[in-house]
Amino acid sequence: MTTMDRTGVARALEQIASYLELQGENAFRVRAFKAAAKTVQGIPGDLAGALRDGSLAEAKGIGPAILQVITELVTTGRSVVLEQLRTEVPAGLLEMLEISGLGVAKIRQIRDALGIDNLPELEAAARDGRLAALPRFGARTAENILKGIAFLRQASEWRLSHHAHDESAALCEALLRLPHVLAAHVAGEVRRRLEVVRDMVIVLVADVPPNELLRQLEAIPGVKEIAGEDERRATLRFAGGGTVQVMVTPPQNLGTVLVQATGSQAHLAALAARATAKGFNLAGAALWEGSRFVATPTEESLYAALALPWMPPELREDGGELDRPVPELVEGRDLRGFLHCHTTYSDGTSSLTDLTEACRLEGYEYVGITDHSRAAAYAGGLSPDSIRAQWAEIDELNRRGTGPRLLKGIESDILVDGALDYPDDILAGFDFIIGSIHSRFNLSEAEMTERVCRAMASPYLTIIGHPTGRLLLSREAYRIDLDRIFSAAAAHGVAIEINADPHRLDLDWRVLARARAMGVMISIGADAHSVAGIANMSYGVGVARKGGLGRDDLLNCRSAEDFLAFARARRS
DNA sequence: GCCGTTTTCGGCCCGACTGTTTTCAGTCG
Repeated sequence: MTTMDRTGVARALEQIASYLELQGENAFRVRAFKAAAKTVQGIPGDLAGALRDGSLAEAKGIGPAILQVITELVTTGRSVVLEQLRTEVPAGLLEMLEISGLGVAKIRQIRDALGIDNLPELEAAARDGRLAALPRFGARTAENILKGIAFLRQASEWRLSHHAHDESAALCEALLRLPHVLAAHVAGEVRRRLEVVRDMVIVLVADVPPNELLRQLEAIPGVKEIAGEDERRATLRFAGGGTVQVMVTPPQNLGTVLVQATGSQAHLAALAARATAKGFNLAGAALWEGSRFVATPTEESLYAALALPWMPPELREDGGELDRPVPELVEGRDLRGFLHCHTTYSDGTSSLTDLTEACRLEGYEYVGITDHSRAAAYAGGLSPDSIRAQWAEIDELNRRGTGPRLLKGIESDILVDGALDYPDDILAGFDFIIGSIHSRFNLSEAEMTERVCRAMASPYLTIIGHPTGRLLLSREAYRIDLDRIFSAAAAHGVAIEINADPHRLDLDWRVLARARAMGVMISIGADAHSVAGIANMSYGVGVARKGGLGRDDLLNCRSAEDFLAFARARRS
């Protein structure tokens, strides 16, 4: 039993880095903690296990001092270093560091000149002109800081899907240990696999009346209070500020309650209208036909009563799905190729061999290795020499033939003029190429669209990576005309990626059907930077399913040979 | 704080953008 998991440890290390930065510590010491946080995120499986077997101590960027901190966090849930820092640096400064455009230098200037060390005071100073009057500040800076504060406030209501997923799963586990709980189901936006989540909902099946169970919820670890309650629901507020709604149902109504807890509002409205038209009533926590109770122990039984096929949760969005045939959606096991991963050759934290072995265990037939290209210097982009070294290693591993087939790829920066990042004679040596934008985000829509279209004209490009550049809850997409990109991609035979990194999930599921209708092939790329990042794939599958995609719509559901044929077709 | 085919010290990634200035510091990816 460990006290703190991987995410918690990584968060603590990041906090230490931020506190040190605010204290004016050596930038490289700060960077060491940030890098260690990243490494810890990438450790597969149980952190305590990696501590025991010594693999954590061997990991790059983990030295004796940081290993000590991690050991402490994992075994006791606390860190002396972190707690000491908390007494020395006001927590409000840490929040200020979250604001885009505010770094330690400016924060220190603000604190020294105005005595401000928290967000509310910062906001007031930005409004009343004190901030703009500081040297090297101005009206624009104050305005941007206000925008940043507003953005943070809004974003704090939302969670990234993988965080919501992990939190729901952990809570389900705790709830299942309560007496009289027969089952616990994650519902709501997590179950619909939305890219960001505001409201978490869990349905409990119990063999006692709901109120008997609801009384016990306060005892769940981490629960601060019951924020709201009725005869069959309670809202739990956690110490961290988040809330989760828990609904309780007897087994005979599980289908109806689970559908209602899953949503969306529009889907439920369409379903209720359908029920009314058929002489049913779906208003409460059960299905009624006049005054006759209709048992709905499963979701299938509810939909069947309304003469509808069961609807996969991912598709329950605008209500229009009830009028369309239910497509056969892609499943995780349909993916034969694992695409888009970074190794220690660039900014990944797992070695090529470790990543390959982990992909073998996941059952992938082939793996497309795509480290960063040389323009991405901040991410350790590959020099021509490194490329040759990696190709030699890939050739050797393929010769041994003990793992999945390795494909030589690269995630090439699309330079500002639309060129790929190596001369053609090097590009020609790759089996396939993902082209992505990592810099110069601020072009006009026309310029950005033209830039990507020019990249697609290269016969070496196979896939456009994270095509809008958004970072969920942190950075807007860059301006780009997706319809023009789709039609050019279809014309050139270039695929477009669903980037499965839960920070991106880019393309957005809402435009997938349009892309497919225009003839664009889609690929799911994990953008894994570690063995742990292999798990990203399931989020990409969620996006594809929300977009209504099936196996035939996805490039990496094809065999390695067919995948390579797709890439080669462009070069002839 | 971490690392080492320059290994116990001295280096660690760098170019572009923004808002401020009028030549550049601070921030970001």
